[in-house]
Amino acid sequence: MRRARKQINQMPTPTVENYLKHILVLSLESGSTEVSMGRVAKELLVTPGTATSMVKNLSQGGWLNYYPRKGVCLTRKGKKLAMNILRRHRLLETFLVETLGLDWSEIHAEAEELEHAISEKVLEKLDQFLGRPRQDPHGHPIPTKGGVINRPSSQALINCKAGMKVRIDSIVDQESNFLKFAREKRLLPGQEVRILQHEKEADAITLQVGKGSPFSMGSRSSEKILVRV
Amino acid sequence: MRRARKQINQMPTPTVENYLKHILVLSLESGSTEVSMGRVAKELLVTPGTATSMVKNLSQGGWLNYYPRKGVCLTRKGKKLAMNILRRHRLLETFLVETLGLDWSEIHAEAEELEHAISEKVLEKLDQFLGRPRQDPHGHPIPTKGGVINRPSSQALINCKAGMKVRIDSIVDQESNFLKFAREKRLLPGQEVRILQHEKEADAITLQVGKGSPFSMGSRSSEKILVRV
DNA sequence: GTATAAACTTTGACTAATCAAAGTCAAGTA
DNA sequence: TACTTGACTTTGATTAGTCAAAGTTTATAC
Repeated sequence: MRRARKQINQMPTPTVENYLKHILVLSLESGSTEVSMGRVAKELLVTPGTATSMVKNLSQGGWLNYYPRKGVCLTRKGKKLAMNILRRHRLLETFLVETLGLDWSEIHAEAEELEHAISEKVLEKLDQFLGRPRQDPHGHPIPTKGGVINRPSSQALINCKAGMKVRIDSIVDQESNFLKFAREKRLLPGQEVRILQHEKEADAITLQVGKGSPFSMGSRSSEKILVRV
Repeated sequence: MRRARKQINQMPTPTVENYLKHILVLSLESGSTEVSMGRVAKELLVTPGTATSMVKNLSQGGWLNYYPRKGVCLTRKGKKLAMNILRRHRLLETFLVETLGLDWSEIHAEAEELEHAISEKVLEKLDQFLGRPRQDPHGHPIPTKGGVINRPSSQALINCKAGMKVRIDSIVDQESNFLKFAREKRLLPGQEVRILQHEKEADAITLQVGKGSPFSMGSRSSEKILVRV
């Protein structure tokens, strides 16, 4: 008889880590702590039945609370682990872009694999090697070792990269002509902006405000606009 | 009815990769292509029954040939994959030591995890980043992308690190006093040497020839002795 | 108030990987 | 030639994770 084989000192499986991470991301995106089963199943690309049974296990393990036909809500323990995985993911993405020079578009899937294989020790060394970055290449904040997300301070629009989706924080110019231009283009605090192109050499950034038509700005103008991811 | 779900275009699982890699290493160590089931089971830390059933699957998949009660022997396809995994393992070990500065003793287990998560693309970038190293930190040769091990050329004893186990290749000095010293210490081609200590600052390397008693040499002498891992 | 549809849960089956324990074989010993 | 032993194989059970399909709730429409 193998004694107490179950759940004793056992690392969470990659699948457990994945469910928790995706549930965390969904709850961060929606701003609500509770996430519906439908969204979980869709996010993880599994059938609803699979999501239900997995979520029951996670609940059993104390990672989250499951309210049948309502949704799930991470426990403190679950959130801590999920944050840690998000940290691994974003540090790895940073490494893949900054150090190895992979393309922006390819890194997500790669990091998704590696994040379950990297140890705390290697992660710490990697963080050190990268200079303890605060944001990943997408502009998302990297959780701290303690599992806390420091909301990134706003950054100038000019520093954003193509593909990013940001929200306008403020306009740092009181000059009325500029403000008038900004109002015309709907460049107002709270608006969602999608960066379509950004060629450093051309000194121009092409963007789309909400669902409006795209237009370009030079660096002089776009450094006056502060945004958050 | 799900059509042809089995074995179609499916990546080998980490477990499959692990079995093949360990079988390759065992066969390289013993110099024989055939490896007994007992050794397989011991190497992979599983019960004999597990090894038998897994090996039958691998045989089914065309990775190796299984001769009941005799042993297994990698097919060309199996050897190619195993070499590829060995390449991943050794490149990762190199990265962990060279770039992240982890300790020699910790890297094996870390690389063992990461090797199953890293993609061909990331590996290529990593190889490039590391300057296409030929040897890992243990002095083992890194297989090429094509899956071939280029026997490493001999290197000076002075360049070996503590913990390495090497074999003497040749002595590049015709001066009789030195050769006499070498003969006394059994520093002769073919002898096995274990490097016990190597402090760069002290300019001394402490070693043990075969099962003789340990002694130290300075760099002047130890650069005249060529060895292979 | 019933009917319907969408969202969710349950059930039963499957795969990969593993172990324990019982069974078999082959080689040497008496 | 029969016996014993160690190496190996078979068998039956278990766990994690998954799907398909059938069943149940809940909310909304009529």
